[in-house]
Amino acid sequence: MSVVRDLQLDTACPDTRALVEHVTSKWGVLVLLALEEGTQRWSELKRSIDGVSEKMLIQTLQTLEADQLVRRDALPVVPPHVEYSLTDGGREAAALLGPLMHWAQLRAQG
Amino acid sequence: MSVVRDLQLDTACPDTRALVEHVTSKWGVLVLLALEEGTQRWSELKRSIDGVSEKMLIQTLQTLEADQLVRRDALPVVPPHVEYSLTDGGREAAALLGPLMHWAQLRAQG
DNA sequence: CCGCATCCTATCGGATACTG
DNA sequence: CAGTATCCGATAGGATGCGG
Repeated sequence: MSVVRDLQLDTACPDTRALVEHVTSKWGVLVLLALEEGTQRWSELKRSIDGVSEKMLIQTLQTLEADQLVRRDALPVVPPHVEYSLTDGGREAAALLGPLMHWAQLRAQG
Repeated sequence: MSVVRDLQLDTACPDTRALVEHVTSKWGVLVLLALEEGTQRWSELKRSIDGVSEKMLIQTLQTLEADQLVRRDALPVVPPHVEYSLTDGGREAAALLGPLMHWAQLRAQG
């Protein structure tokens, strides 16, 4: 009945935990909210998200893609042209993360 | 204007990031949602939150207390009797985390 | 009952250099 | 442009044991 009851399941359910950790990770939340505004290329994302290393950007994108929150479209041209966008699930996640980030920002910076 | 603009500030603002990491941490989210139902003693929390070690429970509580999301009340009796409850800020956090956990759970377990 | 101290491991995440 | 590969330090988090 209670929220806690559900959460005890969580502790026993690594999948739920993993998903939460992915979307709330340092770069995961930034990627999701950046893509919430629309499709972006890899290099655009790298510029949008200040301070992200190539390693972490790729890694984060691959994780979120595996979670089916982000879609990757690679156009077979030279030079490579790869676009990233949110799936429906990704939009759901972003919609939940936005308020959380907003709250944290208000609280941390006054 | 955009959400992303705000988030770029985030990257440069460790305080916001830290707060998000605290409330979305493995045990932080469980503590906040457990306390959302009302005041609990330390030993009750330990039993409520399945699998938490003493070290992590204490550490999580101290972090959230420092963030002013959790209040600690120690009654000067023997044996010690310590109660934990949410502050207004803690209730705000819990209200944002509930939907996120619910979403993750539905998505992870179907 | 409540909490601290210590040790240990795995993972996170940054820096750097290299490829098609 | 869009990655891959490798090394490295810092930290999260578990196990165990002690103390008031």
